[in-house]
Amino acid sequence: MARSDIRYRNAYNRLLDYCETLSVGAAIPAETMLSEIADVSRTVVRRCLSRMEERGLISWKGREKCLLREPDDADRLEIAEPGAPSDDLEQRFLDWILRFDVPADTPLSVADLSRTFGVPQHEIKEFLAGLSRFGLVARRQKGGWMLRGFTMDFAVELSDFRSVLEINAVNQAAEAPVGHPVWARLSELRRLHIALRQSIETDYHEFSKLDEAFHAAINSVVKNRFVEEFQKVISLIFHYHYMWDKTDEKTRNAAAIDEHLAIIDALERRDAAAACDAASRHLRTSKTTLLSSLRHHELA
Amino acid sequence: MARSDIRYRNAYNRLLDYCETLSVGAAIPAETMLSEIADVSRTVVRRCLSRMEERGLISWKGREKCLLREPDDADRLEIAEPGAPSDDLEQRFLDWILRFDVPADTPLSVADLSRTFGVPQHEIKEFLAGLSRFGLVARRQKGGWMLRGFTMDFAVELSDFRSVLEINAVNQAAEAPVGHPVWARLSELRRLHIALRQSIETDYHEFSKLDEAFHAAINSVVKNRFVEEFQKVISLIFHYHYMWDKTDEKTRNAAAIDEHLAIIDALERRDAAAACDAASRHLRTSKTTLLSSLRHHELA
DNA sequence: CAATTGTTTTTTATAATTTAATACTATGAT
DNA sequence: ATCATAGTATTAAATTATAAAAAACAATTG
Repeated sequence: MARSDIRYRNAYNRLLDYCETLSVGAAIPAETMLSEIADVSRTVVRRCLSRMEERGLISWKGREKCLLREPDDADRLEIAEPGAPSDDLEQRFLDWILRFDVPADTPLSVADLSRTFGVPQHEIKEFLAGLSRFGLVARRQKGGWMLRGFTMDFAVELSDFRSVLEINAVNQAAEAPVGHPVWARLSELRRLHIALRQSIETDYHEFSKLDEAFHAAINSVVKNRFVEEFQKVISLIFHYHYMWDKTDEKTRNAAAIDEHLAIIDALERRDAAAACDAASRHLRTSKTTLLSSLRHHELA
Repeated sequence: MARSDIRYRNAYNRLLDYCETLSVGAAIPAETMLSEIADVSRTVVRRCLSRMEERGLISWKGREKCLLREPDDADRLEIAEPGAPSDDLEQRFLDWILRFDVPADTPLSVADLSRTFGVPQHEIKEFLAGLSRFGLVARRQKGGWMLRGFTMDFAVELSDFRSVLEINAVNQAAEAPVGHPVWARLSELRRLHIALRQSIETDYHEFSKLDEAFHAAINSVVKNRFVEEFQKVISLIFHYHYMWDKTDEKTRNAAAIDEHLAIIDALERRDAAAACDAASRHLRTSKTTLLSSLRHHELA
């Protein structure tokens, strides 16, 4: 076989759904209309109609199409269960790398990845081609791919890049007009930070989510497709690393809460310089944490 | 046929080259060694040896391999001429978009691109997948790809992103130690800028190259894989646009020369603040130029 | 003649296939 | 015996081939 016919199968079932809204004997609309209903090309629609006619569901002669009987469950085509939600492949892939601690310079086998993730090989290849733009993987000379991986170099460069983007975001946030949604969000976040600081002894692991929300809020001010694309990867990576490194987690998180609050304070005063200062202090801490988490991991 | 055997053909010829350095009757080294010489797997080496034996070039029994005669031109395998230099596909693709002024939201046919660029379809697909990370193209709902293109939005966001990266680069350049190669390069560039300013009346079109060199020099200070990856695309896009927009080219270039010199001056004084200021002025000009070039184009 | 259907062409997604790489096993020289 | 090397088997990657879908085109009918 060459190409799967899930498209056809889905369309067929969707058209059955549509037929159920009609009464028996009613005329069925034009092929173009049906193709819009099922969101497929006319080619697929006609294939569906052929089958419907064969099964005695409809009569079909030229432009006279007529529903002969109510479709039932036996009429429906089986859909091979999706299985591979290949849309969040990115998340799953990074997860895999980080969780199994795949070392740098590991050769990545497309065939292997295809099996582990249940995604066709060509999708894996396209995905890797995309990641190579982030310098995360690279083509090998003799074919195939290689994980450039989470080396120290990588972490340093990623952190630096993140800082550049985030300092910029902070600057822009400071300039945001009064009505901008970021202010409401920040005030909400301030409340949450203060609440967590109160219960830090027991709830310190809750900080992870708050951290992500905080940085997302700051970056939301920047409307830039390049920044957004990167932010996705950056936040994933930082996040997973934080989740592992359990050393001094409580102390670290308590300190980070204060750092976040300092940034919020400065921003609310519209003091861009102070906000940048606070942000860059916080980002330095983050970098250190990321690096030390890598170091611990290497020793393990 | 499934996969081309250029690898084998190249290896075979390279091994003949190697054999020519041996004298007739000499022993031929181990397969592993040969595989290193030809930079292919042993599998290919053995295929080559088989052919060599068949053609009476060598005797081969177990680990006894011996050169029987000098290889001549008739022994060589023909290499289907490369034709498709698929490495600079990126350059050629952007060139194509910009030169033919492919409008935004144009559906891109992989089959078509494959023909025009003489590159296999799967490579085109991987390439597009990569570009989609830059938001330049996107997958279409019914399969295939679409050019998101050089809309105003895109240009603005690209310019902004460029500014963020470049201001950062300028900052880092100001901190570069005395021995750093950037200083020699900048002083050379200062000379070239001044020279061009003298002959601007006639040579103003020479500025394009100088501009690229200048920005490359500044950015060379930043050792960051993410920045580097982006810089490639950014410089390509800005470049092509400048090459088109011929309105006021002389005036624009003369002004840009002064802006560049201002940046160099400030950097050589190690005055980071002044350098950033000068750079951000220059980047604003650049952005304006890019946008106006787009506007002109749209009217055309 | 506008809307629709019938037919053909082109394109895309995916499997099939050949080449190449790698892993594993066996053998012979020191 | 041990190490380098060769022989063999397994697995993966690159590329072709092809069914499925889309799109373009031509014909038809109300």
